[in-house]
Amino acid sequence: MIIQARIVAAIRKIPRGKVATYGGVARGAGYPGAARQVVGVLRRSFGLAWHRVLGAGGQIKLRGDSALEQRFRLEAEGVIFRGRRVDMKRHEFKFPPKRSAAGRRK
DNA sequence: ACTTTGACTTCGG
DNA sequence: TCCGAAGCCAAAG
Repeated sequence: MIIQARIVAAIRKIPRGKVATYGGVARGAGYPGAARQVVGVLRRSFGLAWHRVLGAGGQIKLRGDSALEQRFRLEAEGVIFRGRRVDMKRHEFKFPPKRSAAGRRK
């Protein structure tokens, strides 16, 4: 499985109204520390829930209008912002454990 | 094959 | 709370 596919798959698992961090997505995809690859995938791909991916601490790492749009979209999904950050305690999405006894195909 | 590029993360001051 | 440095990994040029 190539990294991009896993990252895309991980992002697709984020439910509406929830968010994840770049690092979180990377870990969820099975590549801890590959946060930058998550960025790469988000930039080069369309059709992904890019607005549900934030930086560490629930901070939006985008600049300009994109940041505003991201915030707008998240609020539209019910995500609550506290200042410039998202309330991670309520909206951070926990990715399913990578390989546990239950629920794996591979 | 090598260098650059990213919407990052974490730690220390 | 803010800033800088180091660590991180793969894709694109």
